[in-house]
Parts: sequence; structure tokens; C-alpha cells
Amino acid sequence: MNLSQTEEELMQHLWKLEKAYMSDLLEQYPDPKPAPTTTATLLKRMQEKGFVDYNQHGRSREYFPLVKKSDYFSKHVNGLIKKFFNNSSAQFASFFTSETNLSASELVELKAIVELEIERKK
Amino acid sequence: MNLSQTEEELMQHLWKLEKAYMSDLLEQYPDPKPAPTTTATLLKRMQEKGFVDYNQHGRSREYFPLVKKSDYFSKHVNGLIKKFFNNSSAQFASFFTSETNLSASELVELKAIVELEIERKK
DNA sequence: TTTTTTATTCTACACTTGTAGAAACACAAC
DNA sequence: GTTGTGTTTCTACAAGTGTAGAATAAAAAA
Repeated sequence: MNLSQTEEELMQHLWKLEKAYMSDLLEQYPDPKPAPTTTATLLKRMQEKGFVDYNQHGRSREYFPLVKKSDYFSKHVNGLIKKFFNNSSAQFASFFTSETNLSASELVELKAIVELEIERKK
Repeated sequence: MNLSQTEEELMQHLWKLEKAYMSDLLEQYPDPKPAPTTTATLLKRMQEKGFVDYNQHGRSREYFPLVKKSDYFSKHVNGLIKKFFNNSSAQFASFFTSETNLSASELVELKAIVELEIERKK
């Protein structure tokens, strides 16, 4: 099961806070904030989907993510690569590098990272 | 408006064929193929969403994409980068390079691409 | 202790998505 | 010309999504 758009947005807040009460989460939203009941509904659904859980602290709940942001993200990127590049990461990387407008310094930085990776692979 | 999962799958076929009649599209699916009415419904919705259009050729329609695959793809990646990397392509690139399991040769290839880009930027 | 605030659950409802049967049409084949 | 065959539209319906009011409970403030 996947997160929907709005659920994902809420998840981003939770990842950022690491753990949070309802009120903390609501604060994260820019005005106009959603109704608390809306957020409560989302949290409940996300819990059913296995993306969050909570600890009962006194009267209310401290929510926390059950999936790591990086894992969630990786799955997405891999999905994209599979769908659009026939599962070839290299093709993707190539496309990404030439299409995205990375600045000169960012490119240099990226080059360094790639070189480092090459070393590590040896 | 965005494409849903199944709509996107159909769109992939259309991108591949460039233009196609219903029957061509149906052929693309592995068995069990969806009912023709299902595909027809999807095409209609996709047309309403502005992703495809068609030319009436005789009794039936030759469908074609209104958005380029690369544009569609870019929008997705940019969305991901915005959501997960605070809009920093460089951060994304770095994450991508170290997390994805590119082979040694792919990395070398990527390095070449990056170098080429650096040159072009000069 | 009475009132107010806050979190949670229930219920609800419109909209989207996945899926396809029924019906209507227009050709194609006989 | 009657009978298929493929295409499209209509209708439908279950599941998922976005959104939130009503009701409840429980804690905090007065």
C-alpha cells in the first residue's frame, strides 16, 4: 500500500520532527491549516497502512514514522527508473545529468562523488 | 491534473508507439489484457486531462500523446527532488550516486557524462 | 467544579480510480 | 442484406482520497 499525496505531505512533517503530537504536526502546515480532524483521519489511515505508529503518552499520542525517508525515497526513484528507463540506472543518471540544470560547482561536486564511488567499488 | 497508475501505464505504450489505434494499444498489454472498454475509458479520461488527443481516421481514432515522455518524466523527478531534497538537485545527485547500485562501468560512464557537462557549462 | 480546549473516533460525502457490462454504431465479411 | 467484429459512449459500482462536522472523552484552565 502506498501513501496518497496528502498523506505523504504529512509524512514529510513527521520525518522532519521524528516524533510529534497532533499539535506539532498541525503547526507544520502553512495557513490555512487543515482541520485537526482531517489530520487525525490521515494519521489513522497511515497507521493502518503501516507507515506510522504512536506511543500513548498520557492522554494523547506521540506519532513516529515506521519507514525511513531514505527507503521510501529510494523506492520511488527505483520505480521511476524502472518505468521510464527500462530499469537502467545509468540511462537515468545520464538523462538526469544533462536535463537537470545543475550549476558548474554542483557538477564538480557530483564528479567528486562519482570518483569516490568508483574508488569504493574497486 | 495527473495521470493515475493505470493511465500512466497506457501512456507508456502510447509513447512507445507514438500513435496508435485502440487495437494497437491493446496488443501492448501482456495477458490477461484489459477489456477494450476499460482501455477506452482510460483514453477518454486521459483526453479530458489533456494528455492525449486523436485524429479521426475513418471510423476509428488514431491516438497520440500531447505531452512528451521526457517532459513528463522531468516533472516527476523535479517533484521528487523538491519534496525530498529541499529542491537541491546536487543533494539528490549525491544521494542517488551513493545509494543506487550503479556498476563500476556505469559509474565511469556517468563520470564521463558529468565531465562533458562541466565542459559544456564553461 | 464548571468551562474550555484538544485529541480521537464516527460518520459522511463528493471526487477519483480501476474495471467492465450493455448498448449503439459503423464497417467488414459472407 | 444479414451477421459478425471492433470502437466508442453510457452506466455502474467498489475502493480509495480529501475534507471535515458531530459527538465524545479527557485534560487544562478558570
